[in-house]
Amino acid sequence: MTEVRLSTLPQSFFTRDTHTTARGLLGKLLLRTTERGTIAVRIVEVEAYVGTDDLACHASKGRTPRTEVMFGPPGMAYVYLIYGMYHCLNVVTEKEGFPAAVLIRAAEPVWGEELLSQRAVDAYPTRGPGKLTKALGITRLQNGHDLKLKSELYLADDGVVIDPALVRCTPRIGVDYAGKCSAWPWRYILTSSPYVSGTRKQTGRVTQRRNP
DNA sequence: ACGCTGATGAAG
DNA sequence: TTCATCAGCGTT
Repeated sequence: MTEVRLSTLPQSFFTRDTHTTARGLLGKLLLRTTERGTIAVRIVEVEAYVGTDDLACHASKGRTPRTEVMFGPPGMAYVYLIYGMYHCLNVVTEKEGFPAAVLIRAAEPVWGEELLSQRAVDAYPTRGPGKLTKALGITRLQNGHDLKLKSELYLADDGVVIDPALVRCTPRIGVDYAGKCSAWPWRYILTSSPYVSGTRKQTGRVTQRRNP
């Protein structure tokens, strides 16, 4: 068992332009500790949501109780309930007062895979934003949590370097309602990962490609 | 293509 | 206080 050295991510990582931070999060680790142990997953798919002009961004409605943390300091978790059933985990970015965040859509298990919820019934329990949070036990209880500090939920760098040639951008998923913003290529994926959502390499079938 | 499900924000 | 809507997912 080789020793792995983890570094937390500094505030300066998150204050940058949201797209830079989004790309930077690809390959980083998300660590989740519960009473059962610690799980580490490597981020392979993210989306940027930026400011009030981005009609797909919740902050386009202005400052509301839900979006409050997006207006706060960067590096915090913005977690909300979607479709009455699933939670989505976002990382707040940019300067305090400017609402923006990166949605974590998918990740690859690295350690503690046996602790993932749904592991027994789903070959890819961390593929898709709703499944990822369910697998890691993330709910609104973690809304506003500081992801920069070692804790029950935080981000870290284990030194793995991502080849920029493996990063691809596409339009964001599920934001057709956002008019012209829906076509903006603000989704970033690691093409090398089978955990990226929207593909079904396992069955070899693609019934409908949302991002041709 | 559709139903599940409840928080959310806008309308009244 | 209602109402339409929704950054997903599994099944059809």
